[in-house]
Amino acid sequence: MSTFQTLPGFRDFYPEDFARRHHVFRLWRQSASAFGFSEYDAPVLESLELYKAKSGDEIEAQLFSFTDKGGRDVALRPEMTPTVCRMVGARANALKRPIRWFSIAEFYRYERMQKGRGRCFSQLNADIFGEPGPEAEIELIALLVQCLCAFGLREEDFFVRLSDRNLWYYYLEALGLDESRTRAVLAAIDKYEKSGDAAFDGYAEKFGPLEAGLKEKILGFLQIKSLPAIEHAVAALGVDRLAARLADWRKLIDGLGAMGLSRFVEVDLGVVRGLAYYTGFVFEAFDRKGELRALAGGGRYDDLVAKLGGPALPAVGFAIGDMTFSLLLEQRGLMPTLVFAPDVYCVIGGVPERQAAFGDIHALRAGGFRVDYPLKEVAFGKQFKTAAESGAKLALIYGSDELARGVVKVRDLEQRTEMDVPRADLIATVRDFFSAG
RNA sequence: GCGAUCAUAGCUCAGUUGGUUAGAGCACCAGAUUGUGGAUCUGGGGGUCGCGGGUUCGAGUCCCGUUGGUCGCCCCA
Repeated sequence: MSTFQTLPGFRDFYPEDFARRHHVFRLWRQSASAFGFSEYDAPVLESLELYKAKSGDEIEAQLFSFTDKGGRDVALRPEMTPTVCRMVGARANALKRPIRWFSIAEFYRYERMQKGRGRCFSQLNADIFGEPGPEAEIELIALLVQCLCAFGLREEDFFVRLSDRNLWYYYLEALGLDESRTRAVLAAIDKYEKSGDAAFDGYAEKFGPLEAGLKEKILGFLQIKSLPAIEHAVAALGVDRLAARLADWRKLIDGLGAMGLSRFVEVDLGVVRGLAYYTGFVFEAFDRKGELRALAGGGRYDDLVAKLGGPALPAVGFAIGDMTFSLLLEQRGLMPTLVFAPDVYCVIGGVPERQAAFGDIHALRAGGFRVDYPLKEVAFGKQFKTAAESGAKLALIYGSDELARGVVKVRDLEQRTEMDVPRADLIATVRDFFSAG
């Protein structure tokens, strides 16, 4: 038991853990790139004010924050959204539209550990700035789906729940609720799935019990699971804004359908997401079995860039966290066991053979091949065993006999065949072997 | 912040009503094995039994505290 260990909630990434994480990052990056998103990064440490400005003073309890030696209040980033808003806001007028950015970064939150949640984790963040219409949501939801499908997950493994805070605002307004009551109702809706009727306790404390007819309408709206049902519920109200909103819904649903993604997306007005800053469509991805916490979440936040000091700039974004996602991949057997196999393992006879081998080893490595060899003199038999265990495809045998004849014995470790290759041809031979595949 | 539960080797775990010097499998290292394969056999390293205190002639075992892990509540950007 060593004296020092990781801080609570933090993780070491031993090579096999690192390989798994890298695999996840690699496919996320590939997916985002395929969608035309540009990658960015930013400091891990930001001004504490940035997060307070977005989320309120209470957020500090959830942050790793401190005062630096210059007296500045700072915090480790708990999320990317404020940072990316700051960055885009600063250059908004110079950036080509649409602004499509993504990042893969590590975040820190001072919270209790739980399944799929730690104090440090990574997220893919993808955002589109400058596009007010649902075309941006189409792109982002499609990217979200692709980021999961890239690993072999299918519609029986996960789905995206789609909702709309604007629809709720307009609907509740049409029902006669003022803004503060609307907020309280949305908070109740957010909790309703978990807490049932108790979700409305908070509302009742502030405003008294919700009138029965009103509550019935709200619960009915909450349980809507399709666009036609929304259209039906809204038509009766005859509100222009609601009708216009439905046009956006139609565009979004049709666009996702045309991409062949309908099977992944479910309309579900029970999702509102707790975050106050969302302004329109919101969506969350879950595993179908419902065993894990949310895999990903996102939505539109048209006011945030301006709120953080930038110009008015509409925005939509989502994030996928690595912890819950990796759990799902492992549950479904989709997390590959990655081995660090060299391409070539060298079996070396003695001191003069080693001198010869070193030249080839370095040339092969410079040529991009992964080459390993025993650092110290080891019996031949043991070297072959090591070569086989290493997972290398080829063994290069440097013995006194081969050295005398100016050749290297190249052994195909899978086929168990071998041939003598003149040393001058070695690199070409190895290259041919691997390009033939 | 609250609650439940757990903690013995790198990993998975045994460890009797409290009783000699704390064990096994896997993994790692070495030998058998001086030119050909993931085997086998033999040996080796590796433990303050999470930490601290208490009870006892004696504690891995019982009690209290504490730290950490796991899971849940609150929260979840």
